[in-house]
Amino acid sequence: MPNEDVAQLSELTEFLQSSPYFAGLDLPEIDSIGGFVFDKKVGKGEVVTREGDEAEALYFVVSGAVKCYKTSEEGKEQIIRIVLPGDSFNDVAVFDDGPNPASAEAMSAVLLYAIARQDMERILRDHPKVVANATRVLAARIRHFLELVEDLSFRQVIGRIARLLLDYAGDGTGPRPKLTQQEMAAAVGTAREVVGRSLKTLHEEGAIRMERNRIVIVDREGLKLTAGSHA
Amino acid sequence: MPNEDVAQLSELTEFLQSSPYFAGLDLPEIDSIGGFVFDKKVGKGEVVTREGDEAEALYFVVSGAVKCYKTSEEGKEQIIRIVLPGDSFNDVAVFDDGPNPASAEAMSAVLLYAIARQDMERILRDHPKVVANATRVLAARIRHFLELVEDLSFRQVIGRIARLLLDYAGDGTGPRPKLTQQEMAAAVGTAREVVGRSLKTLHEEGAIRMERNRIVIVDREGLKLTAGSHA
DNA sequence: GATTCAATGAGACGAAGGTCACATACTATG
DNA sequence: CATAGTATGTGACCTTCGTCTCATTGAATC
Repeated sequence: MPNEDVAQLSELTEFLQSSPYFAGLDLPEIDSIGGFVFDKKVGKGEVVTREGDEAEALYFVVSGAVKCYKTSEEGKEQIIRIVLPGDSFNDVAVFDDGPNPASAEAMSAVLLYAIARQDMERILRDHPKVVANATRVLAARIRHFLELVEDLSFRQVIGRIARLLLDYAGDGTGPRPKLTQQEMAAAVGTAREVVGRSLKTLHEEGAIRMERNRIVIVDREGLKLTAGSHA
Repeated sequence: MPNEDVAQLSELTEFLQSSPYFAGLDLPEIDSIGGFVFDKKVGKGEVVTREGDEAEALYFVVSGAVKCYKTSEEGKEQIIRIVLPGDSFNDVAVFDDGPNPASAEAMSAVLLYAIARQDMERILRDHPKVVANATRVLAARIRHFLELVEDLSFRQVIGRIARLLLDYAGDGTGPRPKLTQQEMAAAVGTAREVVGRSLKTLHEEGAIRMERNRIVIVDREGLKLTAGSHA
């Protein structure tokens, strides 16, 4: 069925074009890069990448969500990033040729596009523009992690939770998997019980409403205030 | 005095050659890049870069030490990185064309080599190899900040102090400016008094010795143990 | 619908660390 | 040497957070 093939290809092409890595490339280039891409479907809870393992590939999230996290010796989990459609993960390992810097697990059913490390190296060799784009992607990552450091260092748990809610709600674009309190705890670096207490406080302050299965932001400004104040 | 000029140039050339940014370039390339470099001398306590300001340049530390830090609204300071000779700072802003991600202040008398942002952009355009090198530099930064996140999230203050001591002592290569307890506090994200208490504890445990003006690591293994254990 | 497992709510308690208020060096100047 | 300014030692206190425990609720599976 050639038609299906064409449809497939153009979907991939479209995805790559809108990726920050391949922005500004012309169609032939995109298509030649597309030749290296393979699909990977993973179910909720499946681990794609394990911290410390040899890096196999660079991954792009097409649909679903993936959490990148570090694990402490005691088994505590710190989520460093939640990757949503259009974004990529495991970039670092590809560029410095080191092991995976973090583990990655599917938070829902996920479709990934992947490019094997060696193929990515070749792409980088053949397309200088992609390398230049990559520096922008990496710079954005650094800014993100610096924000995380600020958060951990300056804000109390309730402020971090407020920020997480504001952030994760975003514009409500696309379906994001519901976060459990356990996951929120892992994202802001605290314990599950503390998240519960903080949500209760935010609720009592009238900033949020707890519905059956989700959290609704009632007073965005109030929440921002809590998020901003480090006390 | 042509001799002096030649001596100057070769010093600069040598420096650039050993910089991760310009590794693998041949001499003519290095020299052409050297044309964009200008010196900057700053005294202890002088601020080179202020968070949020427009990025002027990429800086390389030739001698001395520079601390990069974030400041909270309440005025708390979090040191994100101490830059020693051979290393650079303010990279991120150059690559994503954003404002300075952090402030930078000289911890001692410092000699910097600087490349203006526009010049750096030109260098990146003319020397693809430098762009490729840059991805490695940025990847290393990301790994560094991930370590910082781990530290803040998993370890208690005493463990972070232990790590800081091990880290900062390093191989004792080159003179590093003595850290005040205030600076150690800013580096590990805590208060000055807590640093004092932790040092006292480490001393009582026999891991370190406090001399008149510096801290001597007595029991490196013991210190590593404290640094590793997250409890 | 019954059973099981995951997610949440909640209270009690203790530990780590932030804060305040001093006293006590040290050091860099004049 | 005197003096000011900075760095440090120390103790008391209190807040935030981590931990433990158990009840409750919800959802998934059979």
